[in-house]
Amino acid sequence: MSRGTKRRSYHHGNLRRALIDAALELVSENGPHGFSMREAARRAGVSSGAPYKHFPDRDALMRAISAEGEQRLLAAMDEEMARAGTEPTARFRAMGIAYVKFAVANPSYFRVMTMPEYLDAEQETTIQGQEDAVHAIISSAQASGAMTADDPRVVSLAAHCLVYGLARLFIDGHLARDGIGPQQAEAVATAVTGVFGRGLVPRKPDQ
Amino acid sequence: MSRGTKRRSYHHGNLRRALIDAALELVSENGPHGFSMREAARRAGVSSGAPYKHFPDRDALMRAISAEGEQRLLAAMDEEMARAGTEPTARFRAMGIAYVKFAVANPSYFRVMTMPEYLDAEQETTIQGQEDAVHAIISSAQASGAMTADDPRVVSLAAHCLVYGLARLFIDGHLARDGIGPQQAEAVATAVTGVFGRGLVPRKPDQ
DNA sequence: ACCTGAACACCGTTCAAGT
DNA sequence: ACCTGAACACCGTTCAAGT
Repeated sequence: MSRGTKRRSYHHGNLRRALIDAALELVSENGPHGFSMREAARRAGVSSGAPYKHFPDRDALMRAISAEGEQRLLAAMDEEMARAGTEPTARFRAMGIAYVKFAVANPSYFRVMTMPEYLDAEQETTIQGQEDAVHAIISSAQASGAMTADDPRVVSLAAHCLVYGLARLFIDGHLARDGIGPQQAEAVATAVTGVFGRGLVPRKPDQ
Repeated sequence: MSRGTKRRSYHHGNLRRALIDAALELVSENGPHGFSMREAARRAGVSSGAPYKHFPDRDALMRAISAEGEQRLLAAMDEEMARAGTEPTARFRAMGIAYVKFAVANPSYFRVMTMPEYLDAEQETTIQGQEDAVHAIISSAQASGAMTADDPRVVSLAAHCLVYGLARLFIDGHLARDGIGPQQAEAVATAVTGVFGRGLVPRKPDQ
């Protein structure tokens, strides 16, 4: 058996996995731009042609990363929602905060996942399913009187924009400039979703 | 003088401009991925080494596009804000809607502008200035009682997230799937900013 | 069944040479 | 001052050949 560290040959092991891991490493070091098929192969200790036994082309490897990230994101959101209990607005907010936390904790996955060129049909149906789940939560919150009766599609869209935009601003370093680091992701997401929930127009009785 | 169409030589003309235009064309045809220095040179009718007299490297050309797009975005927002009058919340909302409209109308500029690797220091100070202007509007709206007294930084951040996220969803085709096209950009931006202004938590007296 | 390594057409970038 | 075109080191992808 392999003693301790990695073997220099994957004839027997899992080259597919090793290539994905190497690609994630390269993305985290130099951005999506800095990944190449040949360098990933080199890091996996394999010749330049070998990856093509596992992925038809460069884009397919990226799509595999994108799909894997998507699964992890969904799992993370499910977990946080379970922790949030059964009240729909609490679940809704927990989902948004979990989204931002995932992005900040997994920037390489997030950057690849959010490149439109790496979304395949299979993943689009996963996303569609997730959107349906969001609509169900919104409807349920509205039915119980805990949420305004705005068009659920608009509410869902606005919420999606909000958390996606926040995640991007974190990942792209636009908040680091203002001294906001990854450790504050949860606090910032909580503040931003709070403002979104209460609205900007003052409430008459509270004035 | 040049009769009608483009000359095949830029010895005399403006190669810098021609390269930027060719690059924008390539981005709009194949995405940022599909742009290459050599192909831009080819389209400008010039040899592979010529671009390097005008741009030190590929990234510099992209940064030039990014900066140019930024200027156009600021101009578009200023125009719409002037049209919106003097009431701060109306100006604030007009700015957000103008942002989304610009992105949808200029996807190539927007895609390049939003790649963090193509932001230079100069552009960051422009962005900083814009952020300060946003804070001024928010303070003014709060002072007149037309906006809640939330932390202006959080309000500004949430608004930024919202419009950036919406622009991205448009550009990346996530709304086309739901049958929402570019012509609906203004209507959708109006709906989304409306929900954001009113909030999701129901208002007691209106219930 | 899986990997090697040469091959081809590309790309970014440099640089001596031309006008 | 600006452009050419060969050169070099890279990259994606293919494919005959090896095990």
